Amino acid sequence: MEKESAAKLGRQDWLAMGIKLLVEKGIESVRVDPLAKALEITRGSFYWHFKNRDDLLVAILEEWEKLNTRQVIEEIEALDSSASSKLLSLFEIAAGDDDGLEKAIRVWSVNDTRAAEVIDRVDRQRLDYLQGLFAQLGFSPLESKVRAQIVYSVRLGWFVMTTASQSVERVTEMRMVHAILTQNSG
Amino acid sequence: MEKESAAKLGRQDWLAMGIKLLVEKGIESVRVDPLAKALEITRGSFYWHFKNRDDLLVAILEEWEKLNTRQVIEEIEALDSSASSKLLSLFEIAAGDDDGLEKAIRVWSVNDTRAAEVIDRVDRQRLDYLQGLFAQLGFSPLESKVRAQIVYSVRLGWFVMTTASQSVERVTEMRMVHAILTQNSG
DNA sequence: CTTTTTCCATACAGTACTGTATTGACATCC
DNA sequence: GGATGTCAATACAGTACTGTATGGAAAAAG
Repeated sequence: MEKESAAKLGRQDWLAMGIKLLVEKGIESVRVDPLAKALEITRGSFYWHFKNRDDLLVAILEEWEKLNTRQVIEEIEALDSSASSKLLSLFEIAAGDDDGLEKAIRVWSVNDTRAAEVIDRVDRQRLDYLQGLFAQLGFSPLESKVRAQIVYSVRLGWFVMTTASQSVERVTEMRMVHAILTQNSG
Repeated sequence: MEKESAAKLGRQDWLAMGIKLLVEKGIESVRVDPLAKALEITRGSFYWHFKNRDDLLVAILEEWEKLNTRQVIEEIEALDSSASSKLLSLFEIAAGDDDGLEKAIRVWSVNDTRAAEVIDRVDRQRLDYLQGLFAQLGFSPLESKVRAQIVYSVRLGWFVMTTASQSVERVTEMRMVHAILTQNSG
């Protein structure tokens, strides 16, 4: 019974490679055999660390949610003071950020309930936070909600549109979005 | 050599069932064997009408693009007069519409270049049209572009977010989006 | 009516996996 | 240093497909 510290080469490696494949080629490509080939190891190891393929998939979801419920909001909240500048900071972060894993999981969620639930929780959390910021600017709850949804949708739009602008361009666009959405407060 | 009129039961049925499965379970589920089972027919027929699985996939894309390059814009263009009310009409149509096929193809496009190209063409066309409408309201090209992107993103957001609002609620939201985005023209 | 074309059934060979079971190497504990 | 637990190699049986080849029925064409 000694593992936590030693961890020669095992579960974490399978998980990491699983995520890599998920990002690069989608969840359907996350299969035990190809994973083993990529790791230059046989499947014997895999079925030691995981019950089956599905077990790995769930582990990936847990990993991502764990990362995403901490991060981001706490970072921002610790940063600025005014709601307006917090918003601007968020927008600029969003504009730069090209999270392949989030994109992949989002796609996955269309055909997998468990992935959908994870995405749903994360979305709600972010939307609530955004709505709160708009409310601090003096918008009514409904106005704030819609504005939050607009911002968040613009960010999601970049995930979805191949046609999307490059991240340089995005920063400019996001400033403009910020300007449009923070007008007429109260 | 007589077919066009007769067409007992063939290529179109495979295509329709392919689309059905694509919408319900994603492109990875569009496979010849399950398709045949769903149609209660053997694969012999399939390989008569299509060269192989890929041939069907391309056919689905062509079908969808054909439908989407005609429609929509022409409908709207024939309808109203002022740019502002055209926008509102578009928003309201978008709010009601829950196009499962578009969603499925959009997801598919993440891992398939050909699907991505189709989506790309359709996106560009719609964005250009939207930008044109905002320009008619007196916004600068850049302002119009960003505003077009915002609108379109909100619509895409509904595709992406499971958390998304119901279509009743959406209409309200879209009116608000319209109000926000058509302010301060010129 | 017989011939050709159109369409589907059946059988086959092959691929790409999944999951299980067995064994063996190596490390660690006592 | 022998028992125990950890991890990986190998072999096996099974599933779910793909695509090809061939033959046959039914309808249209001659």
